[in-house]
Amino acid sequence: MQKLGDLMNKRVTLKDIAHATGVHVSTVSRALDPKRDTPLTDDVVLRIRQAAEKLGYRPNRIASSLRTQRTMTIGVMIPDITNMIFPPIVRGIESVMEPLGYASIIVNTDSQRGREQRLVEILQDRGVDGIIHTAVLLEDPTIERAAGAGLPVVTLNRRIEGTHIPYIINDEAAGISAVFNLLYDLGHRHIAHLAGPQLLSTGQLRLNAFRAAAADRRLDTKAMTIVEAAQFHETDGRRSASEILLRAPETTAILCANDRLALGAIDHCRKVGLNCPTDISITGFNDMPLLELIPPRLTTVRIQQFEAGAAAARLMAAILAGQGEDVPVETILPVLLVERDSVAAPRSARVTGR
Amino acid sequence: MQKLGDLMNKRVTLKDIAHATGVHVSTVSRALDPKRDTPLTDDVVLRIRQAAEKLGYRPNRIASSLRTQRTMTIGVMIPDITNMIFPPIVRGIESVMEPLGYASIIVNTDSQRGREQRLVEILQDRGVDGIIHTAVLLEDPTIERAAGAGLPVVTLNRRIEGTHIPYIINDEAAGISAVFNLLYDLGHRHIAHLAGPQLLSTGQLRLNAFRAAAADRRLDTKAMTIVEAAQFHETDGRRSASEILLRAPETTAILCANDRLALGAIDHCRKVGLNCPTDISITGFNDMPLLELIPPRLTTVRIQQFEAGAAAARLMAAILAGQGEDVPVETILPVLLVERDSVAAPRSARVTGR
DNA sequence: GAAAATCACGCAATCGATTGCATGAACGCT
DNA sequence: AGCGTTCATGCAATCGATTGCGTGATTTTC
Repeated sequence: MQKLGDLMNKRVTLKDIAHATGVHVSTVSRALDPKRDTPLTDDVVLRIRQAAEKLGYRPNRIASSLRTQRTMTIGVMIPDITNMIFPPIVRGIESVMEPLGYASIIVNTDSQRGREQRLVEILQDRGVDGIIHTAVLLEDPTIERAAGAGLPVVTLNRRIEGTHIPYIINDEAAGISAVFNLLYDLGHRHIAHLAGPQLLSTGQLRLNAFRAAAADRRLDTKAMTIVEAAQFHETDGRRSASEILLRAPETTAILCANDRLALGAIDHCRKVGLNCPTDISITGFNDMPLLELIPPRLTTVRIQQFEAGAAAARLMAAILAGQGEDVPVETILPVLLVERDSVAAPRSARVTGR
Repeated sequence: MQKLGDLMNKRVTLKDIAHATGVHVSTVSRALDPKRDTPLTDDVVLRIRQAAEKLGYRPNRIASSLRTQRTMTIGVMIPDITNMIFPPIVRGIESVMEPLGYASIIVNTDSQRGREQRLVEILQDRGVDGIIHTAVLLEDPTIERAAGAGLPVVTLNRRIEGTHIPYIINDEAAGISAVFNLLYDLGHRHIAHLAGPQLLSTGQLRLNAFRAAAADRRLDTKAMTIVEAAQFHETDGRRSASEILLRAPETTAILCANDRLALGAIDHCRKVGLNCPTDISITGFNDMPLLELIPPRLTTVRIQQFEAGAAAARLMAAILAGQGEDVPVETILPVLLVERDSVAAPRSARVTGR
């Protein structure tokens, strides 16, 4: 049984309902507006509602958007959805925005500046009501300009200096500090850092946190081995681990800026005959899925992806609801140290200490 | 240096350009339309183009959509973006649609019928020009109705009987057959199937393919052990593997409907003292990322996620371009057997055969 | 050189919903 | 009874781009 409105295969509009009920379209519009302020007779409202129901009316969002200048759509910019850390963020955003009637247009920037710029324009052309931007590139003026032009923006993972753009960040410094101290307390003194790309915010943030953690323990940060990977990828993990071992054979622990680098590092160590964790301790960051299936199970730091997305979306929702004044500029989410099997006391500590 | 148009913080419209150049808006519209058919003086076109450039004109897609009934947006329905097989599909779609000027609204159905129905309506309300649907549920009337109402639809992973909805599928039967024959040729005769949920299309498809492959080798399919997992998840893999070993201790190989089930099965076997592959061979399906880092490296079937998305998008693009007649209803993508370390000859074959 | 054809552009309606203002009716008040 | 309110609804403009049709001007044709 088809709905009546389907018969002529044409969308039912306010005008059709107006026709059917004998009132003016404006009256229909008001009757169907849930938060209407104009007074209407209950009888009329009821008749209109029933007619709308019967005809299978569905409001035309396009027309509405044109008039109201709101699309009930937000743009979500991420580097690459195939990177496993982003899907949970996307779902976190969705979990908040969808119930509010917002849809998301997700775009992948591939961390390319030009592409990012183009995508911001595309989103603006489509009239998104706001943009949630999981930033990775440092120094990226595009999104700042959009925000400056009055478009609501919330960033994830990066603070944009000199603006009041609200941002959500995970407490990466605390995470790095936690793993560093774990290693230090086990007796490690030759801790190397396999750093992420320094033109990405997370890469830089974690390197700084590493230096700070080392300084906290009164280690000579200048003497510490730090090798920067070109990408957050196993291949670079392997390459950089190799360089670390070459430059500092005394290294007993490698603190990696991310899980994939750590996996690469473990793999390289295995290849050169170093067992993890008995010969060398290696730590990751992010706690990506499936990690506990890969031996040695990586000790790492879990960050709240879903919650970060949800938090960003909540801020965005508040701004879009006109409560932009009340949203905090900074939101820091706690991280969790996940201790597994890739860390052990260094040989030296085992010999002397036990 | 700001663009001139930014100064008054208001979007530049055709009318503004018309004002600036002293022509009518309709002329501006035509001058800016790349595929215009109405003849215009080169001089006028040039002046309008320059003015548009200078004022920083960006067409209002909303207004355009209202008039033309095209939003240049498609809906992409997937079960769950956090499931690692979907992001590549999404990027495949994007790789084709974005250059054509289309944006995608991605929604997660969580394989729930009610939610799916709601999402189709949401997408229709937003006036998407078409829907690419990575189907998983069998018997799902919602999308068929949408297609019946004239909305262009392309499905991935499932054929909808009795319609002409184009679909892309991976050659799953060939994949199952390939692993089955690999096992058989090594000497396995007691091959169990750890099947996926039978209310999902892939679960059903692969089970049928398993039966067919067994029949091809003249095995008694009725006697074969087949256990259905409730979900495509490690936990169910463990549970079902346990059941298989209980019901048929003579089993020498488990052909799993997907990688995650296989990982669970391997884990369970290890726990009960069975080494893979020396005691039991286990195979997966999908070849998900990171698999080669998890020992024993799983022998599995690689399916072309990105390419499947791209192929679906190409069909959609063709339909949207009005060449709906020319698109093939069925597209089958080849799969690739990936031989790694989780398969070996059964003990019996090793004893008697070598 | 006049009629006809072509050309370049303007006019105005249209897409569907929203909303400030106008209007007519019902009502209350003195 | 007469006048001012209040109330429920209608009217028409508006959002910005698109497009069929019309019109005046120019060119072509015999």
